[in-house]
Amino acid sequence: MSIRNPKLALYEQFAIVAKALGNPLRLELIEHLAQGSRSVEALAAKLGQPIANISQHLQALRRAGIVSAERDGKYVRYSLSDASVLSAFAAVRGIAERQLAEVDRIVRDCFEARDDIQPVTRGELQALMRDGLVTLIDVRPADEFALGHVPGAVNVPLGEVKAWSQGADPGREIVAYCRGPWCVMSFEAVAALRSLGHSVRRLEDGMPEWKAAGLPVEMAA
Amino acid sequence: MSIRNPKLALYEQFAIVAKALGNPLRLELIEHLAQGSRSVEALAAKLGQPIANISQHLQALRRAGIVSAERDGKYVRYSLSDASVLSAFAAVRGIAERQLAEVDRIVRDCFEARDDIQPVTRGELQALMRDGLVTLIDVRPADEFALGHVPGAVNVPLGEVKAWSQGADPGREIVAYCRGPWCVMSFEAVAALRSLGHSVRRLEDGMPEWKAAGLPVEMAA
DNA sequence: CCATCATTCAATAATTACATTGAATGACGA
DNA sequence: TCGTCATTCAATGTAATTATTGAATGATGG
Repeated sequence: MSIRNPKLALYEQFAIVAKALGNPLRLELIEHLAQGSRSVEALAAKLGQPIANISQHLQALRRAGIVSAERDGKYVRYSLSDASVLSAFAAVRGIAERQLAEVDRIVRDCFEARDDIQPVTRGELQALMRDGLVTLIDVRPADEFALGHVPGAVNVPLGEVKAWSQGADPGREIVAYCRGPWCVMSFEAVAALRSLGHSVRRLEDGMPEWKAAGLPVEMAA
Repeated sequence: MSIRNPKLALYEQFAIVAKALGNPLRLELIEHLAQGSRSVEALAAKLGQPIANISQHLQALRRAGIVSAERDGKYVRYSLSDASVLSAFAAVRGIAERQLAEVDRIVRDCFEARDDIQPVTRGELQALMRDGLVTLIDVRPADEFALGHVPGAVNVPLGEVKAWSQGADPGREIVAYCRGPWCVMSFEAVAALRSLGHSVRRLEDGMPEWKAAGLPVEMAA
């Protein structure tokens, strides 16, 4: 069978990919899959959604070539299937951040109030870590930490931040990171620690971006 | 008014941007706007669509922060409003090319048959042009050529390729380019010239990518 | 070969996207 | 101020998307 309008046919395919990115729940799935591969059940639990709904969205992502599935025991593990997924996400995020007034408003209302201090870049963090000047904490849940984290980071899940900080030296600077640039967890950790008198900054973005930049990743023992 | 779930609220905004990219007609509009700013009427003519339809799609793109509009005399000129639009497009295209079997099929059926020769990269082309080894032709319509083209390129719109080739030295290699990597025009020009005994190759992609790479652009006098 | 259970499918209803038509807007030039 | 004309809006019908429910599937492990 030959194709009448090859250009339109190609653009329809490209549109399938973009359309699959065009849903907030699917974007959140992508963020979680960027931390590592996961079962349907695990993703449903993380997002607080019914399993059937998550399964349906995962299949939409799979039809678009964004994720791939493989069986692992009783579970089906989904993972991102293409390195460009994160760059597509980043480009879309950048457009929204720069062009949409609503994003500005949300950021001002919910994020900037909590942390108006300039975040640490990846390069800065590497220098600080090399010189042993800061304590780096990974505030994600333990299972995500186990799938890969920044070398030298300590896993302090959000719920344990307060308890952990009691044994921490208040004179030593802390850097916190989590899943990505708009993951609320590191904002909340920074707010909590700062109210306890610690000097804290956020890493500019999270684990997936660190990995995507080709920087070393440490796995759990 | 404060926001209950800031992360979801942000992801809804990101989804608006991605959703706006999720339509073949809008992707084609983006390709044309990547050549330069255009009126609604001009875009409707290029795509062969009713004006009201194009206006509607342009407003969807504008709501998503992808294009911006400004009045110019009687016309409203639309243009891309963010540099990341092309990188988002490129990332989506890359995912589709690598992951979707249907794209493979279309390319094999419609493009590879016409040109199975490795395309010229931008770097190669610059070297060839510097040494004066090739004739570079821009096969886009004259109005698009006027809005910006590769320095040294000759404008030979697709319909005039055959006539133009009669005066061309068959011993000299030709490189052709057009709007972008999947614009059919350069494929057709290559096929036409090759059947006439010329040695022709395509540039790997088109004008927008050339400009996005920061390479010099020449405007019509 | 069977029981289990993670995952998928199917059916529903509500919402949103799309192309098309014709009318309304509103800025420009006279 | 008024006519012109590019653009936008509004209304329509059709199609696609979404969340939800419950049933079906099918691979695994015994």
